[in-house]
Amino acid sequence: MPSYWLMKSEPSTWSWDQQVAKGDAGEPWDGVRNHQAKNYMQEMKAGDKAFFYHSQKTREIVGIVEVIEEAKPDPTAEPGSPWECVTIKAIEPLKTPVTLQEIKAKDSLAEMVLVKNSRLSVQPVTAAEWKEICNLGGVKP
DNA sequence: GCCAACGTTGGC
DNA sequence: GCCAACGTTGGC
Repeated sequence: MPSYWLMKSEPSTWSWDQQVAKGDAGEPWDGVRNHQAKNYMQEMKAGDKAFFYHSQKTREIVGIVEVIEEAKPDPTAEPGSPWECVTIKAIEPLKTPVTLQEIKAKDSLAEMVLVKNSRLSVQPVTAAEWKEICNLGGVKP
């Protein structure tokens, strides 16, 4: 069973479109400087799926990515520092982006880390949450 | 643009 | 080891 995650990015820094442009080569999710987020990335296995969330202006889940390379030292961090990153590739966009507003309005999704701890940039998602958001987004889980 | 929440730093 | 000060993030 793969695990599910949510990766958050400001579109002005790294957007879904940029991720899609990388194709199957994917892109290292570097630059994370938060221990909780790093720990979650270390738990990720190749083949795990994650939602790609745009923070700030639009505040919505826009697509689905897959982990293609497990955690390794972050090339943008100082050598010897503990920071690591995984590599992800875009799988498919949601037919309908799922907004933060919608998520907050659903009782079944109100417990998401996205709602409870909005500042955490890499988060776990439960299987039930994954299914529900895929349904809302118009894609197969 | 504002402010709340959170993490980090540094003085003691 | 505690806590105040500060910086950053992100929703509104």
